[in-house]
Amino acid sequence: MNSSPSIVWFRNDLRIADNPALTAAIARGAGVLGLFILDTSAERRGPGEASLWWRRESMTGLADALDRLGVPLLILRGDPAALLPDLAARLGAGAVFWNRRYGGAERHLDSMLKSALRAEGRIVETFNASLLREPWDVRSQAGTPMKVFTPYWRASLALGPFAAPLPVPAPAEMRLVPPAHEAMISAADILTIATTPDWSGGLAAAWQPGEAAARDLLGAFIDGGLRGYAALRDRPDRDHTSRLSPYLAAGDISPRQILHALRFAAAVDDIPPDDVAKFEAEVGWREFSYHLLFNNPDLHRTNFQPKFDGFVWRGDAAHLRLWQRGQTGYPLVDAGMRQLWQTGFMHNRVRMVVASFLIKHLQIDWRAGEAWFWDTLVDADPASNPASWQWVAGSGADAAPYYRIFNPMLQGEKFDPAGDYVRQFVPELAGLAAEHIHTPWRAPASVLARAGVRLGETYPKPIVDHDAARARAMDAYRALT
DNA sequence: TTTTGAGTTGTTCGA
DNA sequence: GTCGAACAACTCAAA
Repeated sequence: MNSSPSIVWFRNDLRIADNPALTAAIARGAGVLGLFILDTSAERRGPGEASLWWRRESMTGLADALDRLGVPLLILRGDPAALLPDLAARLGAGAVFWNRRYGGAERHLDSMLKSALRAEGRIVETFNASLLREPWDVRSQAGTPMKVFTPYWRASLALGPFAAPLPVPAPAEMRLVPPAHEAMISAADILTIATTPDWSGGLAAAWQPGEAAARDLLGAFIDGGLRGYAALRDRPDRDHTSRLSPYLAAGDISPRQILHALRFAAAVDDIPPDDVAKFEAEVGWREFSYHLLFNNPDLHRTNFQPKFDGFVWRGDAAHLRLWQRGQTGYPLVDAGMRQLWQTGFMHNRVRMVVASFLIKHLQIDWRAGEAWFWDTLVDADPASNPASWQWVAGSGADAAPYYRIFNPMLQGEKFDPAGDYVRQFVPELAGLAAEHIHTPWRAPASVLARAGVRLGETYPKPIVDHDAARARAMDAYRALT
């Protein structure tokens, strides 16, 4: 029987089910302290505002769930490099457990802490809680990291069944009295909304963060949108995506839990195999992104393909601002950017269109778009976000060919054929019929008048001409090769 | 070592 | 309206 307590350091794993660090701590048999640190060090990239909002909301449910397991949750603000060894010493902790992270700066801190704590005689154990495979477990036959998705995913599947998720652990044998600490904050202090107006109302209306909500949403998706996923996942006007990404980002749910439930349902409920495989491949893209991040630790700053280092971006600050506000004059782009601002989320198809527009039509550095998404997405992910932006830019792994330049009008007509998505997020165009809603500047004056649209007043004219912007992007990219 | 097949998501042009 | 070709070769992964 161990008498010295254990610490579980929570990061992007805000759940009690399928949490190997928590399970190991409780299994050790002494008192367990849950710890969350709001990391203030500039050495690591802090979460964006929308992510902080999500974590703040998730934290309440986590604290309650841990309390039922006899595990108090302590929230500190500061630098983990100092706080964690300090807390372990004060508590006389015999062991520290956490689940791994994969970004360069985070790995650097974690391995430093592991050495330091072990040097003090404490047990330190780390686990994989957020991936189906460790990034280093998938390799080409030559032993090199994979750079193309399809062989990567095939190789990962070929390694055998994914691990089954862990159940919720039984309560700890003894309840620890949490220590007082001068760096302690409350969950509410993780994000205090200072901006006016308070944008978080839109987030609260759109989302219910937390482990319980994630479980419910997964069930609802399997019973609902999953059927037809392969064909309809590209339609922003339909409800055929899982919307689980923010839960994955905070660790309210794990990919093991998702695949486990998915395969069980597929076997029992006779769901078309193509829908299941397509959805699993999307989880696979998340895995691939972590594989890329692990092998390219500075993925959000450094071009995966170095030849892009010489690319000249125009970097027009006024255009960037119009893009951020959803005022480009291209309805699908503006709808997506406003969905992002209002709800902290954007449909995947529309993400590609707005990213392509920023990079190719406006010739603005992909890092500016990545940073905006990082700050405003509730699902902002250190691997998926930079990997996907680099994919669109063409600088990434398995990237889009340079001549793939999305036409925002055509994309709107294909994937939002009735215009319902645009109508929802660009209400000033709601009076336009489907045939004009993606190209209001081509509509007859009488049609615009009837719909109450005054171009340049109630809704902007296009800030760039599509044909000219496309030609310019082609020239710039051709010059790179 | 060399060869070969394949590679998330598109658009435009001209027949 | 529909269809194939061009866009541009290049890199990756496996045989």
